[in-house]
Amino acid sequence: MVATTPKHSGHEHPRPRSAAVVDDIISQLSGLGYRDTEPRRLVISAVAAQGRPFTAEELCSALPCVGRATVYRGLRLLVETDQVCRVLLEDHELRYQLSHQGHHHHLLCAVCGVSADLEGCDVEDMLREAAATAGFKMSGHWLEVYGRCGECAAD
Amino acid sequence: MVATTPKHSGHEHPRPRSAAVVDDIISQLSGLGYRDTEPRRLVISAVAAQGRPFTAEELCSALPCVGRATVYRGLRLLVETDQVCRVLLEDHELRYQLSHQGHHHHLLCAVCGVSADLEGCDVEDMLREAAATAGFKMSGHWLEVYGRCGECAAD
DNA sequence: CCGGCACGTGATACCGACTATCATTTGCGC
DNA sequence: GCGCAAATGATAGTCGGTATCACGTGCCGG
Repeated sequence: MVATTPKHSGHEHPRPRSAAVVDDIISQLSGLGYRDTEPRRLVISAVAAQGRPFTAEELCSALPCVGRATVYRGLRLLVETDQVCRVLLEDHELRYQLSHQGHHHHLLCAVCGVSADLEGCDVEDMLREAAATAGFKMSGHWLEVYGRCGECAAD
Repeated sequence: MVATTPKHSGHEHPRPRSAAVVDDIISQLSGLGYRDTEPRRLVISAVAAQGRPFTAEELCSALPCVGRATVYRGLRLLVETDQVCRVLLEDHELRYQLSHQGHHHHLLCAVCGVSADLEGCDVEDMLREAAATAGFKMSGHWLEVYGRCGECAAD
């Protein structure tokens, strides 16, 4: 359980990172015509506070003061606007996490649940080519990689 | 004896592939201690009759004479014994199809729903290496490729 | 600064996919 | 055949998520 914090450039933030994240997302949503509401801020704040991929239900119980429907709606909005991305566990459980923007894949630790982004791996072209040999025109793909993170592998 | 195969012609044909598939799977299950039952054969037969990835519900309605629970149980058994594999569509719908044994990935047509196996594409090593650079020890992965099959791409 | 209204919220009912329960049936080893 | 455990199937329940709708509120025009 630990760290593996994504390498956002953020150093010296006067305020807790989460607050900056909330403001940032809220302003992006405003630009798209969505209102700045208290429950929405609470949802975003809770999302930002999660240390690893989380489920919608976890978010609900982390936000007892926000209605279930609102949590689900907020989460869906964040996914639609690419602020949050979906993560699929090995047992097909669907989880979420703050998106680090852009297309990428996840490395998921089966033990502690932490996730990391897979870097230096461009499967895209390879897949497109392999698809072409089967007569397919590739339009997208879904990839999750499962394993153990450094700490859990040591045990 | 045998039968249970919907045959209408008066003379012998080489047995429909599906019948052979059913017998094959039933015998594998027998080897594992599972009984050869009529509903189970019906489920396997229906699975083999599907031309493309199908949902559990589709299977249920294709088998009105078999209880829902039995269909689900049969399907789960087939997945557990690797006779059937899961396919995840782009919209996260879970489907199934006869497994072509061994680890492989699917190419799925977004238009007609047909699936093909991705060949000549060994992402495994590449992923393991990329995972290692993030300090992860890879144990598995999930990959689905979406696009359009030759026919649908032509339209 | 205020009024209004459309967007947003939340309690609840609903839904669809799947599982648990349990009385009954059935495969199959003896 | 016999008997019993496995399997079945009707049904009820669970779980994650969505639709509904009366009410609240952000925010724009004035």
